Amino acid sequence: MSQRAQEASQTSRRVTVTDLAREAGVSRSTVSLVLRDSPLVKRETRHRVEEAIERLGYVYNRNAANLRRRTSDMVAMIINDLTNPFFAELAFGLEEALEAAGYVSLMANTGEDPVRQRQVMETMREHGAAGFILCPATGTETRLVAAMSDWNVPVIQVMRWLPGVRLGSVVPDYALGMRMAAEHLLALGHRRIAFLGGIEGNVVTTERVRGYRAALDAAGIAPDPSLIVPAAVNPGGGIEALRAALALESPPTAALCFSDVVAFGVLDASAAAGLKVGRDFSVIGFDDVAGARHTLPPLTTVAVYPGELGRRSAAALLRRIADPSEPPEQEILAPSLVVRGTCGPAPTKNPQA
Amino acid sequence: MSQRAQEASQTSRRVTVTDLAREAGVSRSTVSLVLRDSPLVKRETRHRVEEAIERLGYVYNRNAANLRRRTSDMVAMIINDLTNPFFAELAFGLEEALEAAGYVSLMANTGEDPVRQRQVMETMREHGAAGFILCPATGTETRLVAAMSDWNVPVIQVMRWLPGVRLGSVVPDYALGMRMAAEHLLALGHRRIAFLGGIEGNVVTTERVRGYRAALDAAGIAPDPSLIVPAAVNPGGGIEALRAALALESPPTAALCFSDVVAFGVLDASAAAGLKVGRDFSVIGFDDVAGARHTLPPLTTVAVYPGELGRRSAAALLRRIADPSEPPEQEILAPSLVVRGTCGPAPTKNPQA
DNA sequence: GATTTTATTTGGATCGATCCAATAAACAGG
DNA sequence: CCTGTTTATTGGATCGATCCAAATAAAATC
Repeated sequence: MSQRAQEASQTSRRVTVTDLAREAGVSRSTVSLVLRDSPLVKRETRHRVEEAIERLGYVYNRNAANLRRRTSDMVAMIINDLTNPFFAELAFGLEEALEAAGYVSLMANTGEDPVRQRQVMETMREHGAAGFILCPATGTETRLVAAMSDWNVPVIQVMRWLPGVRLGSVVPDYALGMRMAAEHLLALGHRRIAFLGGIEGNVVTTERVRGYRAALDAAGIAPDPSLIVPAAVNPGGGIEALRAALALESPPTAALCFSDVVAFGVLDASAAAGLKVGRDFSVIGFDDVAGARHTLPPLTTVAVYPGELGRRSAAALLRRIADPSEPPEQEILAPSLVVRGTCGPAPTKNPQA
Repeated sequence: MSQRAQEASQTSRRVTVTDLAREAGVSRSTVSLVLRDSPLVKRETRHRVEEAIERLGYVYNRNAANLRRRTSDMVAMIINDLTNPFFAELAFGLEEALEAAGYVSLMANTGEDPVRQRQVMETMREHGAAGFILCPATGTETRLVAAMSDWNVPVIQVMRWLPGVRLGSVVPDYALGMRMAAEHLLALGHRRIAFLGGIEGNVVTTERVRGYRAALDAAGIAPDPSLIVPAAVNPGGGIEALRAALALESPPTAALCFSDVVAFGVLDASAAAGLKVGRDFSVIGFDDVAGARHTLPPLTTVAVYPGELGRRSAAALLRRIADPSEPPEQEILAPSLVVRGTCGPAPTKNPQA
């Protein structure tokens, strides 16, 4: 019998239900019922089939089954940038939830390239993905994603979204997060607060700036466009942006950064400019990536819980897969402010004693 | 004709080659030839089929095709911990290379759980993955991975490997990397060098310690077991390990850290202990993760290029898929030392003026 | 125009598992 | 022992695309 298994593996011909049927002395249909744990088969028959499975070293062919059943247990996960720990955490949460629900993840990293994104979307569609989780690459045309609604497949946008597209989405409340951060600085007495980093035109940037403006507005502070300094979303961008802000005739006393990675650059540049962060200058990041607690001083930032967003979007997708008639939902998660050590009271103009 | 496409999408019945054949007035076989760009079909016929594809909104079914052709264009990627930026970078390189070769990635994150790892391996096998890229979870039983050689499917172990398993692997030369780091410290005059962090018994730890020992040995320094302090591979572990090392009767003047994340903790703890890193105490990390260049001072570390490892292991896997008769290769990549600011000359015992 | 040769096209079987309607076996009750 | 149920099992068609050998059409040769 062990000999039999060897034989099978040697001839490389795959063991199929037909082989099992022959070996167990039953029909293919019965074998199939056993494979699917049907209560219809007699206990003894089930045992015989299970023994045959063991003896022949049978491996179930999910693709063949899915073809016949016209189902799919694969979900497409299209991420813009896995090397960013923030999105890696998102992917982690996604995969975890999907796996728990019995799905496998077809993963692709677009590297922020809309062309590649288009290609992988197409490929995964051809693979019959049961649903899509999409974190759109910057520069994605709305038209392209809108076309997905004709695909007859549920789609959830996560972290980012395209304006005006009627598909499900699970995103953090960026505006609220930035507003909370701004209010924290205002409460510390800051009045000239810069917004550093982010790409102009990007929905996410727009939202964050909106939150920043709303806070200033509520505090009765007139907006100063020169304090908003767009820059690349990486430490280099942060360095540049801070330099530009400090060069203003009336420089800011604090900065809201588009993201933690921008903040990292801002911290470096502050030190280089001779400013002690937390005393001379206040900084707040956004995302709360793993590195945020190990900067010097530890970075005050806005946490958005990417892992949780991943789990939620997986859940939302699974709901839509289970009942496609349900309308797409827009889920918005509240972020929270994590106060660490990069903010202090605004320096007073005439320092007393 | 646009009406026709709508009709098709409404009735939700998938458009198949048979539909295309009817629409274009040819046989299924001809349609199939067109789909595969066969040079056998007449130009005009091809056009008619392509028009039908357009009109009916046909989507190729890769699973059905793969079933018939007995092939697979899916590769299983089993990663131990995606939230670690180091492995995220690895996944990125992998996915990029696989996609370029026309494969899609079935991705799973085991979260260092051997049980889950076992399950996902099984599932992906049932999905007919053409090959496996495996970064084994710590605690994986050798037996389990060894069993994969009976699966008749190429497997490449990456970053980590199980001793004695004859499967392909692509890994950094950990011993060499640590040796280079140690030699750097030796050249700066350090004689008491600690090794902080890492799990005892783990192959990767063993290798790194081996490199450390080899360097000391070559310099004629007697090994001191108390200077080797295993600890969890996270900043907390680094903090603990440094405390323990500084508490020795003859404390080290420098530390080699198991990894950058351990080094982050060591940097924090050094500052807390009143040691100025780069002057009073020297530190070297391992991995060169993105955050390494933004510590204070920037971390000197050993770069192992995870993205490159990903691309290489993908290439190795693709070679094995193309020709399974080729014997599995063991590829070892040389790391390099990235000197930044956390190392200085050894403090002299009797400081001179 | 008949005959080769070459270029296209095609029906039917097939990949591996599942569905469905139909059959067979087991179990009652009279 | 027979009929009516309930419980198990089964053959044949099917999912959507591809393979293969064979048929047809077109082009080339004599």
